[in-house]
Amino acid sequence: MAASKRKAVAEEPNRRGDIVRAAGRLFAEKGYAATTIRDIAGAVAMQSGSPFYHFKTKHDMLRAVVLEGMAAIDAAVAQAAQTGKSPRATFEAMLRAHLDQLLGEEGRDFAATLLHESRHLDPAVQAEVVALKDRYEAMWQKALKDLKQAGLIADDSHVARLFLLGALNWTVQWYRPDGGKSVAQIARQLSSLLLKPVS
Amino acid sequence: MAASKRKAVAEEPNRRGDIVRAAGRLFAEKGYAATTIRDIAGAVAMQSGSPFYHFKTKHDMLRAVVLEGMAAIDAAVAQAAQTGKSPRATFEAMLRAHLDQLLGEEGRDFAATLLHESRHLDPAVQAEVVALKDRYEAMWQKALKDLKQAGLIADDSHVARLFLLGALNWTVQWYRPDGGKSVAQIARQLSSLLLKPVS
DNA sequence: CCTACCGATCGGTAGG
DNA sequence: CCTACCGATCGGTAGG
Repeated sequence: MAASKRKAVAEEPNRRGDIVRAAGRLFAEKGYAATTIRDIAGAVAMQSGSPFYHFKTKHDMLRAVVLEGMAAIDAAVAQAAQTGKSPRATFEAMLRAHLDQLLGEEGRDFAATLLHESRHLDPAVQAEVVALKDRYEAMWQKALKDLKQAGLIADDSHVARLFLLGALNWTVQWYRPDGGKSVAQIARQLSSLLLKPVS
Repeated sequence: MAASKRKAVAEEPNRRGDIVRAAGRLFAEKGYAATTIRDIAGAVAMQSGSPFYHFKTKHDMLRAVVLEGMAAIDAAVAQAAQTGKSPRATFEAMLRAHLDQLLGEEGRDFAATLLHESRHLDPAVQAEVVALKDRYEAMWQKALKDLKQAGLIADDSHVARLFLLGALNWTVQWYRPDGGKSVAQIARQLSSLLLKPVS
């Protein structure tokens, strides 16, 4: 029953989840290779051998963080894509959803690790991530196609998609929440940079 | 005299330069933290203690690679910015120059290390890099201003500049020389994505 | 999940 | 630039 999985959520300690979150924060901050098991253990007040009760290897922690990041972004943008609004409004909602995951408090460490540390994954896991990413990017390709059919954009090619995702993903390098701009404002600005004016 | 510095260029071995190039390639491939001194030494056929005859620390090798990357990109784009052509042609030349450094054989390892491993630099060196980057990005800001004055673009804000550089820098993640597209083609495509049609 | 530990590897150095 | 080496640290494990 679900009862054993979700009791009083606040009480039930989830040490595995704690480790994944701590690992995500440290991987995002210092990089996978420069983060030690002792860093992660210390962040969740464990001894250095204890994380291995929850994960077989350090690599498995990276895998968990990256897959969590990919799943969260995919879910957020997929939902935004289904709102059934106009192509322009849908596109803006997708931009907001993607940026919320990259820049918001819940998702940013997972996203940053996904974007910057995936090369340290084993080839097999990397293939797993690539497959998810292909599915994800296909959503954006479709959004571009819809925008073109609506006459809002001139170029819906693959390269256009890659430029768009580059502009989005690079925000991780410069966006600061205290910089006076909200994520929604950033999304709107990119939208109006790419789409024809509302006329 | 310069004679002692530049004799018969081909003969004169430059072991320090060899180390910087090898370090750049390895840092770009595996990341700074995951690259060992023994990797670098092996790549230039030295014993593991010998690189320290040329560099005091591993960190100093990273510094050399990153500053070389920054200097090369800055020089290439500065030259493209000074050709005295139309705003559109100048902008395209700058795009090409930036992408040539990121994706071409000579510069890509330095550039990739600059873009992805700078966080491992000491704060003092990081400040040095940031200062150079600010100067560099100011060139792009000016290019956007010129494009706006020429009526070729609607938004020449700071955020627009960051989106542009994001689209450019992200090419490192997906561009493959054997993919059938030249760097010049990529540059032109980004240009026509951002600027008003030639009319 | 802790205690106690291991073998391997790391950046760096002394002396030549 | 090599030889020979050092202390520190790393990921991971056995046994409880």
